[in-house]
Amino acid sequence: MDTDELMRRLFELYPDGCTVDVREPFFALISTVMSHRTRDDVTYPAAKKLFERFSTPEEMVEANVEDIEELIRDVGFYRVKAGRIKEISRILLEDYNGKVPDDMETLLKLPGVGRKTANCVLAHAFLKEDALAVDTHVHRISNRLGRVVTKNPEETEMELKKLLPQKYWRHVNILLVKFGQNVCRPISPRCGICILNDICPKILL
DNA sequence: AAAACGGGGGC
DNA sequence: GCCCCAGTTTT
Repeated sequence: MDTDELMRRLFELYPDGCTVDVREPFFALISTVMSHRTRDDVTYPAAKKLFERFSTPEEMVEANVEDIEELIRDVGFYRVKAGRIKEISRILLEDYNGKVPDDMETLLKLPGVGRKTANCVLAHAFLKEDALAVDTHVHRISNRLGRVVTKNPEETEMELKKLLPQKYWRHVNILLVKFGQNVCRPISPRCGICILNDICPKILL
């Protein structure tokens, strides 16, 4: 199967793309920071709840950190993340005119923002064609399919960029996270309902 | 290179 | 009740 057919099947499975409203840069940034080591179905409701109360860097800076902690209490590392949310908001206002930066180098300066988070913001909010965010789902599934054999996410990003046409790069994360959650799960994958069952070598299961 | 952060959900 | 999970920072 070529990569176009592989991506076509994934797009067919998830035609709506992302459930989270990640087109708005500040929401994309904060919700992605909140998502670290926390599942999407827990992160999304918590992020919505937070933004119903505070939705701009100004409001986050004004808010009591205890109030932010309470609003995002359901996600893992919530105290650390509440502090990062306030610090990120302060830096955005002081250094970047209250706007989320749209380049990798600047995003990486923000606390709690690493390569995966920066790529998510660039791909999902700024629609950058050269951003491919590799998390544990993308890393695991890419290796299971036998298309890449890598030790860490950064290697996976390089290998996938060699393998996939660039027009797909920014969609890979959303599609494979959904696929990784619902089908190609870390433990006990549901190979019986998998649309890629016919081409999967089922190694490393 | 490894520890630390951490509550929710699947089993 | 036990184990793992959309990473990043610190030791």
